Amino acid sequence: MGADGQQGRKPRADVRRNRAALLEAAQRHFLAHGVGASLEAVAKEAGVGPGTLYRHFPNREALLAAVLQTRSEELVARQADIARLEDAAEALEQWLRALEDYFSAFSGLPEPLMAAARAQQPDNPLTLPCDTLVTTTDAYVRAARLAGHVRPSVEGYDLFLAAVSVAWVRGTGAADEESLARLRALVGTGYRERDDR
Amino acid sequence: MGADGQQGRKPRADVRRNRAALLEAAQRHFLAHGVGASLEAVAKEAGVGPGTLYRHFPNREALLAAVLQTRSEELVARQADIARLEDAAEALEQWLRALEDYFSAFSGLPEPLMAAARAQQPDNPLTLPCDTLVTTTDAYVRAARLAGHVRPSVEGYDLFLAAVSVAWVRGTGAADEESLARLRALVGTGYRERDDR
DNA sequence: ACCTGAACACCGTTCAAGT
DNA sequence: ACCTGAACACCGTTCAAGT
Repeated sequence: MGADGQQGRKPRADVRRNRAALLEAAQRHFLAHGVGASLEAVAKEAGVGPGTLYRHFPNREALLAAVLQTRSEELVARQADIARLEDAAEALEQWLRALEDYFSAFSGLPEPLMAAARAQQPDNPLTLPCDTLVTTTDAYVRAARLAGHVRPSVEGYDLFLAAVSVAWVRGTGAADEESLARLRALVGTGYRERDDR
Repeated sequence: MGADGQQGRKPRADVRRNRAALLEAAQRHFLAHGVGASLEAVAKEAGVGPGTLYRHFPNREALLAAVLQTRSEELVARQADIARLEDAAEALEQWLRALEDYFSAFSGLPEPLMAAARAQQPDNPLTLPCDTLVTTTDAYVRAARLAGHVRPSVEGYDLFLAAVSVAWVRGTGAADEESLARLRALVGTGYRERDDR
């Protein structure tokens, strides 16, 4: 408790500049070298000392979460389109693909996200976005199941895990595009209810 | 070419001792801390200098491949049992589970194995065991498909990838046993031919 | 022929000193 | 209040010196 700077208005101009420069540099490095990129290099490229980076983002997860914020906004936008679809089965399929793309933003991203999904660690800044994705997935699965397109034994979390898995395989580079397509088809066959009755 | 020590008979006693101590220490550390365990610590526990470790195993993959040799022998033994099964569908299912267990031997093992599967890098010591596993998987898939138990669109490599994926999820700790069972069931539904005609 | 361990490079993280 | 950058710790990897 007490008035720490958390809600202080009008942050100093250099603070905002540093934060923005750090985020931009981090995104570039994560894109180029994966989520394990050197934080020292990020700080250097942002033109600040390593101490400044740690002052803004106490650990790698915090920096990663902040960088992912941008991607999350893209995902939300895509989600708005998906939510407008009439066919619940089609909506679920597109959502799973959107999830996979989100997880594929940076190489090595699935690992820290799964670590955040593992346990309710309130200190882990990736937990909140992760939980949101699981909840949204669950909603699409319920809707599609109500419409009779998803097997009763399949839960939302299962398909969340499946999407992360495909993203992980994609990130390893061990599967070409056709192989990935067949993997997605395998998952699709696994969760979809057969249409014939 | 030339007579390098590769095929030299009767290695010195201390060389054999060192190698054995390194393998044992490495296995312990890989079990405790995953495949990213500190090689310095491995050398220390084996009672040798870091230089000796590098002399025996030029890189982490080489050490990992040597440690996996033991596990591979377990897998081959298990494979002998599986090969004796009459039901090709049952054999495939058991083989996929054996694969998953193999990949789950150490935390973080799926990554380097997928890196080895990615490209034909003759220098990567994990390529050979990896290729063997893919080939064996393919054989089981072909047999099961001939017996009409696997969808025509499913290839052996797809199920190899699926098994690694499940092992990866298992390794992250983000899925409890029930969740993993449902994931395996999802894959099973995905590749198995429907029995009704 | 093999081993040793000092040495180098690189990085994450902290913190006393500055402004 | 924030930033700086030196400093510490840890690790992978190499290599000159030993036996």
